[in-house]
Amino acid sequence: MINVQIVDDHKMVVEGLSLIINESGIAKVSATYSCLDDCRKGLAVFRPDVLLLDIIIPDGSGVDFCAEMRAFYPDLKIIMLTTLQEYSIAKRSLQNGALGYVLKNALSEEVVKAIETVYRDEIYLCDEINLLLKLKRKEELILLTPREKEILQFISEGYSTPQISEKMGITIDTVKGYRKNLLFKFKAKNCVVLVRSAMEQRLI
Amino acid sequence: MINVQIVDDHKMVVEGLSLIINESGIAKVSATYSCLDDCRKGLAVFRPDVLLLDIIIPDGSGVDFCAEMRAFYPDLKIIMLTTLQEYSIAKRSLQNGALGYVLKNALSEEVVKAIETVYRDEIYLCDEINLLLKLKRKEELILLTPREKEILQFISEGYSTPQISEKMGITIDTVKGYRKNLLFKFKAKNCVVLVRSAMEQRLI
DNA sequence: TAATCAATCCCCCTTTGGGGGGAATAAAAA
DNA sequence: TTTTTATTCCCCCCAAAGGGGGATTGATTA
Repeated sequence: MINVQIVDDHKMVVEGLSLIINESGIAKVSATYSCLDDCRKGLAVFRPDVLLLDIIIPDGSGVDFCAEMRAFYPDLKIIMLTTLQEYSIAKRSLQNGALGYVLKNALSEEVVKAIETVYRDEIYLCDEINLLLKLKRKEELILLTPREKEILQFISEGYSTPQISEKMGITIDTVKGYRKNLLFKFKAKNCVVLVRSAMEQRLI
Repeated sequence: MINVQIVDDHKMVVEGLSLIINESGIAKVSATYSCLDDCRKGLAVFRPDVLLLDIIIPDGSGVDFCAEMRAFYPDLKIIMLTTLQEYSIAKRSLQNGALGYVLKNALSEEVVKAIETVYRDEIYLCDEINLLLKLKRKEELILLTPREKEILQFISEGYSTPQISEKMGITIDTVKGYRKNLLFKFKAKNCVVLVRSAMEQRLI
C-alpha cells in the first residue's frame, strides 16, 4: 500500500481525491495539509512515499517547496497537482525534482496511475503537459537576477524609472539599462507586455 | 431530493463533489459538464433545480454564463463554485443572478448547505466572501463599454496608440481619450498598473 | 589565467504616454 | 423632452519609454 499525503488548500479537491485514492486499493492517504507550513511539520514526523503538491498555496509556491523538500528527503516522490497548464511552470517543477505533473482537469484515475508510476521512481506527466514539453522544448526559461526581479516588481507596481532609481539608490541610467534588458529577455515590446508575461509565468 | 448539475472543467473536483452530494441524501447530481457549451445543451434537455458553476472555464466566463442562463431559466438557482476570492467577481456574479458563492477551499459540507439554502430561494455566501462584501461595499465595480474593452485588450497586447488607431480605424486622439479614461476608471497611474488590475479582475 | 556575468554608469536620439483642457454627435434612458 | 452616455475628434505640453551604442568594476566560473 503506497503511503500518500496531499497539500492543497482546496478542501473539496482534497476530500474528493482522498476518497478516490483510498478506494483504489493501491494507495492510501495518511495525511492532508492546506498549507506548506503544516506540511513541513507533518513530513518531519511521518513521511509518506508520495506527496501530491498543489502549486498555488496561500503561504508560498509549490514549485519552490518542491526543491526544498527534495533537499531534505531525497527519497520523497513529489507529484505536482495543479490547474496551471503552462510550460514554464511544468519545466521549473521538474527541474526542482518533481517526478509527476498532473492537471486537476484530468480524471481521478490518472492520479492513481501517476502515484503508481512515480512510486517506481519513473516520471509521470499528463498528456497535455507532455505535449507542451515536446512542443516548446526549445523555448528557454527566463532566469532573472535578484536585481532584475526587484526592478520587475517595481515596474509592475507602476513606478517610473526615476522613482525606481530613487527607491533603489542607483542612477536612472542603471534602471533604464535593466528595463531594456528585461524587455530583451522577455522579448516584450513594452512594459505592459513584460508585466503581463511575467504575471502569466508567475514571476510576479 | 434536490436535482443538481455541475459545470467545472476540473474533473477531480466534479468527481469528489458528486460523491459527497450524492451521499448527503438531500441532493443528487444528475449531470456534469466540463464546458459551457455542453451545459447549454444539457439544460435545454433536462433542467436541474440547482447549478454549481465554476468561473474559469475553457470556453467562456462563468459570470457571463450565469446571466445568460438566468435569462433563459429564471427559476434555475445558480451557485458559483470557484477559487477566486475577489470582491469584484463575487459582486458581478450576484448582479448576474447567482444565489450562492462558495470557495473551493471550503469544506464540502458547505456545498450541501449552500444547495439547501438556494433551493429555498435564499442567498448563500461563504464566510470569506460575506466578509469581503461587507468590507468593500463602497468600492464601485468598474464597468467598461465595448469600445473600452477593445482598447484595453489592444493595450494589454502591447500595441501603441498609433497602432491601435490604425487597427480600429479611428484617430490617434480618440484612442488617447480612451486611454486616459481607462486610467481614470481604474485609478491606475499608468498602463502597466491598468493591465495588471484588469488581469486581476479577469477583465482581460 | 581567461572568460562570464551581474551590477553599475554614461551618451545619443525619437516615439509614446499621460495630464490638462474642450467639444460634436447620436443613441438610450429618465 | 431633457439628460445622460458612448463614441468620436481636437488642442497644448512635458515627462517617460524605448532603441542604439558604449564602459567599468568585482565576483564567480571554466
